[in-house]
Amino acid sequence: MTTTTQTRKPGARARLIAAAERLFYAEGIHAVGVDRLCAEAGVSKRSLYQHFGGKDDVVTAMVQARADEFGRQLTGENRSPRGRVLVVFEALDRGSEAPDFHGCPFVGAVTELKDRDHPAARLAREQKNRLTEYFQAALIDGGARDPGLLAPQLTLIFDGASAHAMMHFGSTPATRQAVETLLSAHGM
Amino acid sequence: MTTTTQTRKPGARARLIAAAERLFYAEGIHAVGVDRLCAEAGVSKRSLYQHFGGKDDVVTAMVQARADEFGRQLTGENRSPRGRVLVVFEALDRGSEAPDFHGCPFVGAVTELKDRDHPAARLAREQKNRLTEYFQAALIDGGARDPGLLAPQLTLIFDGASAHAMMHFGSTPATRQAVETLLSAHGM
DNA sequence: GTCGAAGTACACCGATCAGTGTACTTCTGA
DNA sequence: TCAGAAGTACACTGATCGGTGTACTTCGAC
Repeated sequence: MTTTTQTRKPGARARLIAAAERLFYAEGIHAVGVDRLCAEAGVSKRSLYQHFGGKDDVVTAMVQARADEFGRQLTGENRSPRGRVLVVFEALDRGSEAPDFHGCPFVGAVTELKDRDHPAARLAREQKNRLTEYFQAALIDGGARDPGLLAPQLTLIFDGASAHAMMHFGSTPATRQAVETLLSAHGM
Repeated sequence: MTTTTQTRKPGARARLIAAAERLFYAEGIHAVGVDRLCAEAGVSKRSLYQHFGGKDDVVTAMVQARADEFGRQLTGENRSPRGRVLVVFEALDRGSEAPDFHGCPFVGAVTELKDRDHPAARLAREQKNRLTEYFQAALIDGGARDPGLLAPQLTLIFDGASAHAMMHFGSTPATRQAVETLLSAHGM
């Protein structure tokens, strides 16, 4: 029960994951070494290798942590079906304006890792499916025509908008307009 | 005139850029060292530093080369306005099916470099603008309503489709359908 | 009070990183 | 033919890479 029990101060593992989320996203996975990671986490190198099998394992745990947060955000509680779709793009718009925005962390991880079979890449891929399923559920609730087609289209827009924001330092009104056009084309 | 004159065998510079296009795309910019790059190009390390200021300079030249090829492909000759839009997505669909597809090289470069002011990142950004302008010109020719809004939306779909193909090993029919929906929503 | 788990400090490993210095060869154009 | 440009071979730099071995400390539970 040691892992689930609440401790006063965050353990080495948690601090390493937090530092990995920050550094790998801001500077890149290959650009940040384990020495640097440990230093920023305030954790000894020895501890890293007691909690993780290696750097790749830290990367996987970091993506897993991102996935957990993503799942937690993906509720759309107290919203209409249409609102549950739009809330995703509103959140992206907000995030895009931050000066340290570097695109979708899941797409970024796969881009850097290249290896499609990397455990972290598998996790990242699952998050895209999760987003599409979230959209689809909202679309079904809203009575949209062909939710199975519209849902992946919204994920397409999401990833395109992420890329745009990364390349051009901010969001574009074209995103919202595209979502509206696609929604109304499907009677929603 | 030495640089513009056609020589029998490709020089060291050209071979380095060709190797850089291949290796940096397939394995990542940070994952490929200069020794490795020179070995694959069949060029001595000394020659690299005679032609380029450093690795960053090679990266920039590689993105420039990609940009030149991109511009050459972006003609859409002998096509209807609508066809000039669709040909872009047909080309992406074809490229997406390759097992060594890793998404848009321009987005990938910016993702890896992080630094928005890097010369290669600037070049990459310009290519996105170029694509949007290409779309806009075709849309104007086709008499679309609000080409200034629709064009960036098509670029959004393009980048979303690239990301999807990288994450899921191939294209999706949702892309084409989304393009059709947006086009017809703008009377084209 | 003591025992074990958790964590730290730090030196160390071979490999690779980007980049340089020096001396040699190979090709080409006048 | 011969000068100069283009390129190669290779040793070498200091820094960093991911990862390990060993000995020490800190701290909470029983």
